[in-house]
Amino acid sequence: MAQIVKVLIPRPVWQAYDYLLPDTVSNVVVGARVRVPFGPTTVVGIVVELPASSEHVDQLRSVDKVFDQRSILTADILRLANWLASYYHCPIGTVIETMLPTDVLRGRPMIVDPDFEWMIVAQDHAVEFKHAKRQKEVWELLTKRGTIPDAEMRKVGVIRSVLNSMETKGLIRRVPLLPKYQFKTRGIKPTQEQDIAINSILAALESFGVHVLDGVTGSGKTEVYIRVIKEVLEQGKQVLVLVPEIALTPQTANHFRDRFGDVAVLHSMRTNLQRFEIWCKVASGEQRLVLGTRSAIFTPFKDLGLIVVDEEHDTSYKQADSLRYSARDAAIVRARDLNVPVILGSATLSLETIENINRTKYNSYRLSARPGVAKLPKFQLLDIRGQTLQGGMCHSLIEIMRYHLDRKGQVLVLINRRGFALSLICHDCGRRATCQDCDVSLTLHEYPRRELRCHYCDRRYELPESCPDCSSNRLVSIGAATQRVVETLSDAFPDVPVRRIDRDAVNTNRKLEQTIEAMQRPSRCILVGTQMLAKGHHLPNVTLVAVLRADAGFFSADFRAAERTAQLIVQVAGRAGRAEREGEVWIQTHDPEHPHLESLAKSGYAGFVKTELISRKGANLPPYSHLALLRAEGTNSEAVSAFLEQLLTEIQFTSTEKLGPIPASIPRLNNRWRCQAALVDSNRKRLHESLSKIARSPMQRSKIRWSIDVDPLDMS
DNA sequence: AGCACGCCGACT
DNA sequence: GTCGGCGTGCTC
Repeated sequence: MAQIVKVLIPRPVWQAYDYLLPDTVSNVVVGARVRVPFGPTTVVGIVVELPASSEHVDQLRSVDKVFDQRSILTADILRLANWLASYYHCPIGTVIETMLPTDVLRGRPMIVDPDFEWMIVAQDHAVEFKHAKRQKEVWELLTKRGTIPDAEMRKVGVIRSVLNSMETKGLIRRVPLLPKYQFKTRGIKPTQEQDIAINSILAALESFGVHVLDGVTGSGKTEVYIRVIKEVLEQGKQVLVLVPEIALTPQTANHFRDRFGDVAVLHSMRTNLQRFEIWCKVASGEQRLVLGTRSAIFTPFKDLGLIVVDEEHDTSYKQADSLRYSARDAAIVRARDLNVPVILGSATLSLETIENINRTKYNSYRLSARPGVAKLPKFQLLDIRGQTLQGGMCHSLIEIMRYHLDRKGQVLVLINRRGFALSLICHDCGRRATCQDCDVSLTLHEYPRRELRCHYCDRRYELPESCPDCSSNRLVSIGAATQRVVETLSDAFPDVPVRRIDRDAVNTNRKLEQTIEAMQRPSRCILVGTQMLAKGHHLPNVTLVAVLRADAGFFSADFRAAERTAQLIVQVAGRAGRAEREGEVWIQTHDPEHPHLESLAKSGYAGFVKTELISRKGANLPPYSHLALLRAEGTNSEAVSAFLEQLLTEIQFTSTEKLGPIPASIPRLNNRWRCQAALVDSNRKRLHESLSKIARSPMQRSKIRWSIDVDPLDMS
């Protein structure tokens, strides 16, 4: 009987399909790619099993091509795929599609031969070349140089046949040209705290364990990563370093290249071919150090020895659509599976990670500021109740800025974008300009042209002459966005340059680099911006950070908004006072007694965490429970809500708590109505059983699009 | 994802 | 009476 193969199909399907392997195709292994007919078309799939029999004997079609003689995947990648499919309740076919590079799915032949160089094989006797003039040349060249890369041989005009015949004679041999991971010390002695972290992790390299570096900005987390990575590379194993989307700047990559000589960099700007080449080289073991964003967690490694997740709290590790996975969590699952350690690092750890430390599931190492570097900036609250605001700032804040600018300090102004845009209202009847397709206020833009924009669907509108309701022409702009703040500050400090950093002002990496570079110089200036300010860059001359309307995030319907806001404030504060000058952080608020703000001001991020964990526990929210969000959208609002209602009744006999359905925080987007419901359970297994009941249940999806989001980070 | 099958409105 | 709309279901 012909061999049966089970094949994963990169299409949104929930199971693998069985095929016959025709006798003309001699052999196939698990992990090889095959081309198979699938419905009316053919696709490239992955063989995952060679079963003895099939339940579908009467329906079997034949494999029509085998692409690989050897497995192109590691076994752990297939196990990770299965875990992702069951944990995120996503079709296994979609999981495979997400995990594999496009070129792999197109059947492009793997690059198997690593680059190599030629080397002389030591001889007992002197070697004589009578007529072989070319061989003699090669011999002399190699005697002089030791080794020469194959690529260079070709460049200087040595033909392959010459080298091949010398190789058969046993005169020369090939040595794989593996990247040489030289380690540069930099001559800085680790602090005692760093030493403890380094040595503890080094002592635990042989097995799985999660090691958390809880270190403020500038405390030298990277140095700990680097020392541990060095050791793992020296053992001949491979290392994966994950960083958030925005943190993977050329600087980060260069930093690793400087210290190790070679690093493969994987991020979304790479071409398909580049991604494919790196994928092959990592799978073959040729490339041993990989630095990448979220999806780099799917790279197959020949011999992975360590995973590092930098800025583990960062929400860009969670994919927002399709397979809604968390790369940080996938990293931990993969490391456990491979029995290797993971290092998580952040100055503002996620509450999930902190809770895992408290339950002693994770080891943690604290890194405080390094000696020689200024103390962490002080947080202070600025009560603006009843105060006149100019461009969203009170008079005292402007005076505090003046104080710092007068002393040659630089000022950073953080604007929390949430609910903080400049919008247009009618001064007489109070009507607000809103989007026709979405239930949101429009934002007034001044540049490049004066217009109204919807920040959700990007639809643009002309500025109305008068109010459509009462015909009044007294239309006024309220709120304050970056542009307004910049204007106000330029008026207040005419001789100080005011720079702006937000999506509109800094649409290219180049512009961002230029602004950051300008800030490195110790001259007076003000930088106004949104979340982008929080990322990575060192601004040693900043002595004041002002946070406008930070509390917006503390009153959101999204229970994670407070955590994100606190992380944002602390991360931005970390930019300040990094040189010998001490920094200050002023937070403008209407609610200085708010427990989050009070604890943040009094004891920093740790203080915030303490109060927030108590409130999460009281409300039975993560990390004290497990949560999944069901989102649905459609053109008819009642139908959408009824649809979710029906999904919930399908799981009514479980003890999982069901919340909703409720309208989403933006009930209408692009003229589609949106609803959501949440499932909460203190027992994760039970939550997943409930989700399984609905994930694949046949349902009348009358024009309704819906999805399951396990461990959602964005509840809006 | 594609693509076929199937049940309701405007046409020769 | 049919042509075709898209809404639903299947692919080993």
